[in-house]
This record gives sequence, structure tokens and C-alpha cells, in this order.
Amino acid sequence: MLQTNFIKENTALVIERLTKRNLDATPIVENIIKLDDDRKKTQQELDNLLAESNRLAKQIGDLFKEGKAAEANTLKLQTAELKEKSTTLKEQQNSINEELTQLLYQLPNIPNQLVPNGKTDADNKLIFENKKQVSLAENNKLPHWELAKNYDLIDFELGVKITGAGFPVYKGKGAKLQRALINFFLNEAEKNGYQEIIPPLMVNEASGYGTGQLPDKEGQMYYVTEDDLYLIPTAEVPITNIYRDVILKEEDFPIKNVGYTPCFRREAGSYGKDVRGLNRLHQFDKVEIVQIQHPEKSYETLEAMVEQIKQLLNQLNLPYRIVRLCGGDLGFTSAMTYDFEVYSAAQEKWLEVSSVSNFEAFQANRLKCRYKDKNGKTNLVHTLNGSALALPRIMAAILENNQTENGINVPEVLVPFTGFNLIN
RNA sequence: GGAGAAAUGGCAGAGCGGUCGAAUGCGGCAGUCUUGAAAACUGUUGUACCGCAAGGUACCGGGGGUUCGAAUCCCUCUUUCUCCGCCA
Repeated sequence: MLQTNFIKENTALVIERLTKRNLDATPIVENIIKLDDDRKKTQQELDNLLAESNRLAKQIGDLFKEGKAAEANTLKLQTAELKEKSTTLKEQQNSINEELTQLLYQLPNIPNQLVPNGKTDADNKLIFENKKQVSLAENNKLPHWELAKNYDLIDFELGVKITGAGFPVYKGKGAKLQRALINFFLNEAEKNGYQEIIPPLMVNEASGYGTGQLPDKEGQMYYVTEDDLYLIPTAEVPITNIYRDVILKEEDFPIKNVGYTPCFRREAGSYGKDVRGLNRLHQFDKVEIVQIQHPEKSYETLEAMVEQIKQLLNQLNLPYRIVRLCGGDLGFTSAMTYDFEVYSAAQEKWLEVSSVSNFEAFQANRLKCRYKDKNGKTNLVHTLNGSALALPRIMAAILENNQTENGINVPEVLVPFTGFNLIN
């Protein structure tokens, strides 16, 4: 969430930037400012009352020690009134804080000035497009779900039997190809200086709040009521929450972690051809890169992450494009996001395979992740993350784009991991 | 899952209900000494909020309670350790 002080000092900017999200934040912002003023006022009063009580308590103690019980008891009477007042004030303070927090939770991150205005993904700005698009021969235009079936790589019906729709079963060469991709992605991240993490796949409520899935997006996550835990929708959640309530040193930057995990998403309300095959799943594999950076360096880091992901797609030899999300399409917690989309030649459409974001201090504020600067002052860090990469749609594109009369060619960089170069 | 013990500052570890934001040791930082380093010595060393400042307030695992006053007493939750049971 945004910092109250930042909102107060940059009110016009906050409101103006949020119009990029087609949001008029004026009423919320004004309310926040008013509540914060109230909060300060009540706190001052409360602090004075408590200071007075503390003084009296000390006096009473001294009097008792000197054996002046009568005087002490007189003073005791005074404290009753103070206590009553401070209890009321404390309650007031709590409800103000509660209301303030609720409002702050409602406010999304302010978009970077580069974020284009717009409402839907049609307004996203094309940043890069790899021109060489695959055009398949007429008789070689099978969608990946048919290829998966023909070569017995992925069994969707079996997943339905075992669990339900959206939980595919990978088999044989399908499973090996999947594992090859995971290893390839992890190795590449390691080459780029990331530390590998294997995090828990379930997180508690505090972690959900830390990265911004909660409140509001609980509908997207699977929830285990018995133990009050959420299945992670992305490795971002556990990996970023490593740094919740942590104070870093300036020389710790940059912190670079990578994690492969399955991801679980309820995807309530999705239907039709969007969910066909591997296009949208309830459980899918993803390799996620997460960085914690000095605020001054976060945008240069974002660009580096984009470059890193480009290299992955180049090596896999897949046609792709990069868009900068417009305000209307931008995630709640993000200040700027690039989406990567691969071209799926048989479906003839672009599939999102990565989302790379700079959250600036938005998550850090919730996480209370800070660093001490040279002057010993603590400031919020910036957090970033990106998929590098999400597996199913990469798998779909590989299957579709590389299909031939004789079978499906495995991208060269994966062959060392698969041990085969053709699926037939 | 059952029984018991515990949770204090970066770490270790004291702490009769008032003088405790908290002894002491280690570590960190600054300085003295030294050609330099080590050792020794001296000082300093948590977070947040309010305040121009002086200063004030809150925090001893979380929440609640008793009391004029709680790190200290009570309740509750969480976590850790030991023993038993179960188990990959």
C-alpha cells in the first residue's frame, strides 16, 4: 500500500497518476488525509494522558514506599478519571486506525508515468515484437491439446478423473519436456546470479497481505479452512515474504531469488476456449524471479529482467512480443508491468507467458521490508518479480509451432535436458 | 495426537509488581594507543508514532485481563524444545 506521508506530500500527483487506472481517488485520498490528521490529534491527547498516568503511578509508588498510604490513596482516586478518558481515547484511536488501514488497502499502486492510459489490453503499448512468425502448412495446424493427445504427452481427461478440470496429467515425453523446461529456466536464472529457493506451497494470512493478494483477491486462491492456509497462486508470495519484517543493509542489494513451484489458481468465472488445453489451468508450473532492490535502481533492474526473459524466449526460438500494460490492465500492486506473449501458431493467437513488474515500495510497505541507508535512516525497499517463465503456454507454443509431418521438434537448448530431440 | 518445559534487544543471557527500554557478555560502530594490525582501554549501539525542538508515548512471541502501576500475576492463541504415540 501507499505510505500515508507520501500521499500527503504528493496528493495531486497521486490523484493524477491514479486516473491512469481510470480511478478517481479524490474522495479516498481526502478521507485518508483527514483521518491521519485525526489520528495525530488523538494520539497527542492520548500520549499526554498516558504521560500523566505514568507520573501519578510513579508518585503513588513513592508515597507507599514512604509509608504515606493516605496520600497515595487520594492520588489513586485521580487516576480513575484519567483511566476512563484514556480508554475512550484508545478505542477512538483504534477505530481511526482501522478505518485508515481499510482505506489504504483500497488504494492501488500509482502507475509509473510511462504507463499508457487505457482501459483494456487493447490499449497496451507494444514494445517489442519478434517478427519471424511461424506459419504452418495447412495439414500441420493441430492445436496443442490434439498434439498432446496424439503423442500421449498430456492427459486432460485423466486429470478430470483424479481431481477436476484444469489439473492435467503429464506423461512420458510430455513430463520429461516439462521437467526439461523447469531445469532450463532454473539454470538460466542461476547463470544470471539468482539464488534458488524451494519455498512452501501454502502460506498464511500475513503472507497473503504482504504481497497484496489479500484482502480482496481471496477468491483467486485455494483456501484450506482447517488450517487457515492458502495455496500459493505464484512463488512470488512465499519468496517475497521471506523479507517481511526485515531490515536490510545497503550492501545486501540486489537480492535475487528464483523459485520453481506449482501455482494454484481457482480462476472462477473463466470459461470457453480460453480454458481449452493448457491455456488456463488451476494448477500449473512456473519459475519465478524475484528481486529486492534499492529504490534508485529498481527501474534499471526491471529492464534487466525484461532482457533476461527475452533471452529465454530467444533461446527457445519462439515468436513473442512484449507489451507495457496500460493503466486499466495494470495489476493492483504494480507500478509498471511488461507482459510477454508467445505466438501460438495453431491457435493463431498470443498467449501471455510472463508478467514482469516493479512494485516500487507498495509491497515493501505492507511487508515492512526496509533497508538502512548510509545515514542510518530506514527506508522502504523496492520489490520486483517476473515469470521466467510460466510453463504451460510455453509448452503449448513449443508443441504447436514445432509440429511437422514427422513429429514435434524439441528446441535445441532443451535437448541436453530431455535426452531426445523429436517427439513422434 | 498425548504429557511436560520455555519464548526478553543482532546473538547469548539476567530480570523481588514500581528505581526496567530492560543488568551482563559477545558482536557491530566510533575513538585512544600502534608504521599497520591484533590486544587493551573509552564511548556508542532496537523499532515505530507524535513534536521545530526539548521531550513524550508504545513495544520483552500475539491478543485479552487483574492493578494506581505488568517483562514480572491471570486467561487465551501461536511457536520452539523434551518425552510418548504415529509416519514418508
